[in-house]
Amino acid sequence: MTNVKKLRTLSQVEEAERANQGIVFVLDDDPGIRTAYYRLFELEGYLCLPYESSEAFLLRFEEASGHLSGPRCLLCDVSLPGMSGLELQREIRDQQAAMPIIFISGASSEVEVVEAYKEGGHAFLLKPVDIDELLDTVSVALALSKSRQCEQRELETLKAIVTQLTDREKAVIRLVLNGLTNPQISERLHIALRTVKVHRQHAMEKLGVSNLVELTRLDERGGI
Amino acid sequence: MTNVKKLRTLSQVEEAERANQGIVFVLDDDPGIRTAYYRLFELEGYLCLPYESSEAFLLRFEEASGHLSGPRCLLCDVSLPGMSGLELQREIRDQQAAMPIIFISGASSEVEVVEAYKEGGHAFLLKPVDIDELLDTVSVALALSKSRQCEQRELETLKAIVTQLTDREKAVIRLVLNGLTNPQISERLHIALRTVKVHRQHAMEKLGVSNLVELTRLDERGGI
DNA sequence: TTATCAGATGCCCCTTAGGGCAATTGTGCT
DNA sequence: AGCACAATTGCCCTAAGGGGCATCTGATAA
Repeated sequence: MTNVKKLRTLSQVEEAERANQGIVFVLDDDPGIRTAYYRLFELEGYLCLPYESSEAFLLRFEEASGHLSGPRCLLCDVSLPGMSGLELQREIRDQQAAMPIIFISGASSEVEVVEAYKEGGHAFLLKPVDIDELLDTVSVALALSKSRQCEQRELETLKAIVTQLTDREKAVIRLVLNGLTNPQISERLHIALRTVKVHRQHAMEKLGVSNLVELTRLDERGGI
Repeated sequence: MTNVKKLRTLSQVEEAERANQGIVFVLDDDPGIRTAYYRLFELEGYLCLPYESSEAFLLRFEEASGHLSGPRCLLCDVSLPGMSGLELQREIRDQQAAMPIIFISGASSEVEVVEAYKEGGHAFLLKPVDIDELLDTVSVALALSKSRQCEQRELETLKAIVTQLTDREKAVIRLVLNGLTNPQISERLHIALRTVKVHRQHAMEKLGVSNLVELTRLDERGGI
């Protein structure tokens, strides 16, 4: 009890720090198990957010997710009263990339395991759960989440910048990325060479690149 | 019997054609099931190569793989006399990327399913197997195999070509890909500008690219 | 020993790229 | 009407890229 109380009053600073290490959403209907996970992940330096049901998770996940940033994963018991873990998985299907799901089950049929993996589940742990294996799995899931979030952010940033480009600028840049020279582009678009240069220059500035190599790499990553 | 006989006498041409559509290695100890799969995949236009045990597969897989090219997957019963499907999987772990494994099992424990996926298994089908699901799964696995083979071949080709590059040429190209200009490279390497140009030119020729964009894309793909 | 090849350079020439400066035109917003 | 901004273009100048031609050296293969 004392522990729980202490944890509930984590300062916002510590909460944010832990979140940066990793957020572990825990979903289990047994309060004792939730507490056990809580303490385990507390020791690991992660931020653990426990829920007692899929419904509760769906309700309160948004807000928690909203004001916290950091890699995350969901540790979820398969058998739950109400919406099962597998049903929840389908519900949050599109978020699995950024938040890998680790299922835990004691009495699962093979069908459930297959289903979980087929729907993109990250891992499936069978009870009794080996603590080290659990921590390893969580660690890998968080790393995966981190890299995907990173990738996603970069892509969004890029897209946002590309939006700032004028139609003309985009057209020129696309031809540049097609390997055409300025004179060729000026012919293709029926505009003066000087105009091509101006558009090219503006686009490069907006994209924050200073040479063709950087521009091409940007394109390879995000697709301009 | 007639069928089997007909199939065993596939002309080399037809065999190669089917292989291009996809090679399905089938591993099951039940001759009847092997025949059933054989006929099924024959209808789909794939080349089906059945084996009765892991040991037989390991023995004869090399030669079959050697003179045939095309996307491939392994359809494998989990429970086999002798080496089990899961043990076989570990044996050919490094080939799973180019040859995804689809496990089939009637009486699997959850542990086996988890193990199969953890080791990189592509899919796990539970008996009774739905034919359409099986065909879909095989189709996806073959597509995956194809794209990976393709990727791998490109990478190998690139590496082979990079080997042809002189040390000096590689050094210059790397700096080019770092965004340096020829004059900067000449300073960095303490060589004349003309020399830089020559190396750069030779390298571009060997790599088969005609401009900086193509060169950068090559580098992004394979890492020069 | 001789042929060959990578490495290195100088000279020279032409094409591209990058940009400053200035001017025009059209459009949407105040 | 007037401003801001995108699109265009001309003129001009410097820097960088691409490449032909020729030379020279050192190492390696025949």
